[in-house]
Amino acid sequence: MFSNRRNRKFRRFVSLSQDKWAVAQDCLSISWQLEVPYLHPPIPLIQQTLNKLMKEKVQSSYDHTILAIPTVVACTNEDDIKTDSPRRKRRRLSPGREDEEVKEAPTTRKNDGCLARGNRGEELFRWVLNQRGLTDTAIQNVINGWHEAWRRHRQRLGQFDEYWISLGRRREELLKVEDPELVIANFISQLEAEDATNANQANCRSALSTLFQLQGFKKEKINGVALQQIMKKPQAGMRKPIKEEQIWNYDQLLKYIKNKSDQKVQLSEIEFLGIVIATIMGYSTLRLIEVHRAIVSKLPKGCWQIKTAMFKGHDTGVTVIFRPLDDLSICPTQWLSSWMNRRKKKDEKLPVWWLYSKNRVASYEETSKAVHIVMKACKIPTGYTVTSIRSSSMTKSIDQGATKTEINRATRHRKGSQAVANHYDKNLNDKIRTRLAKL
DNA sequence: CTCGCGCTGGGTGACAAATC
DNA sequence: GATTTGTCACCCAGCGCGAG
Repeated sequence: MFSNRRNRKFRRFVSLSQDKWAVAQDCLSISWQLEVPYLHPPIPLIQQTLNKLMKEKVQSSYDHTILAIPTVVACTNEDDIKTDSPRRKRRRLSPGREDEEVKEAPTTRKNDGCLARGNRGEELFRWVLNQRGLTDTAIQNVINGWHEAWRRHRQRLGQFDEYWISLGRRREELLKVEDPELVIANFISQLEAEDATNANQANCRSALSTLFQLQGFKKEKINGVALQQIMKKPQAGMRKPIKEEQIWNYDQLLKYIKNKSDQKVQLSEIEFLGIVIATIMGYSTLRLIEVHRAIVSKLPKGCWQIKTAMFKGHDTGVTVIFRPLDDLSICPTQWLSSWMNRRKKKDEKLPVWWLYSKNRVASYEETSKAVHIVMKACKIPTGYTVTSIRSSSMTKSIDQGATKTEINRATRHRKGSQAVANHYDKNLNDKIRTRLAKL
């Protein structure tokens, strides 16, 4: 209330002046009966605001109503600012602040329904493990064991928390659950009824079953026949159909890079970055994220070493060494050394993907953008992702008659041939068909 | 001061690829 | 094949900053 589109705290707001985003204009003239108002009246209107509050007897009781007057505003903290739409509102908490909130982890707090979903999930998770007797450090270590899954788990657990509270259940009841499968099954069915996506249902199931496992339940108690039946539909929906896909020709990229090799000076920083990364990806079949977090160093005889970590599957370090190829114009070593040569003597120690124009390291998004610019420039049809460089380069190798062993070694896939056949070997079956057609 | 734009980081769907 | 988890792409709101 009493805000404008610039300073509002919620998506819905009532403005002082005319504004088409606002729910209404003039707070004092509308009813507050069905609202949980966050009031920030100008000083002259404080008394009128209080009067109206008394008169209207706001439904949610005074406890939930927030009245911000200047002195209060000055010490407002995150707990006081309620978000009405946690999915869309952005969370801005410093790490320190977050810890503080965890310690408070209050079961007594009245308004935990208003926390952002992810926060809520994290709080639930930490609370449950804490109740089981794990120390804060132990819990943190559990979380650190995930690289990416945690980000999702906390979201889905937040979603579950919303559901649990909406059933009118309390958090303590979660600890007394005897049949976790039942809880998950009902939750997923509810999601299905609400038209949640297949992926969302699967993720919710994953997160919840992880939570119950960490609570100490055995897998059989969590994953029973009923749940398996329920999961069949979302699972089927997520399965990737086997299809024959066209892939662009790797030579297209090589020709473009070869072409640009003579005109390195004219390349903008971002184009240059794109070419260097695309070359590395093409020759090493590393993923973009792996290249992005790599440490690059120079070795004798014009060799370059790329050290990075593979989180996917291996959870281990990888070192790739590039040696000069016959044609230096399409060789990653030469592109890397000229990339490094662009920087001044005193800046040699800077991280590889340092951008001079921005005076900072290129973000992951920027490297992705750079590679896309290069892909666009060599006329690769739109719609291909950066990983298609992997597909394209592997497809070429296979086409050239590389053996299974060579491919497996080069691609570093655990399930080697299987993964390559499913995702990367984009050779169409045209040749086989042509041969079949021969009489 | 306002407007527009780029950057950020949370959130999510789709896909990839591992383990169970 | 089922399940779990990492990667890619995109969206969105908020913010800072420079131009006007």
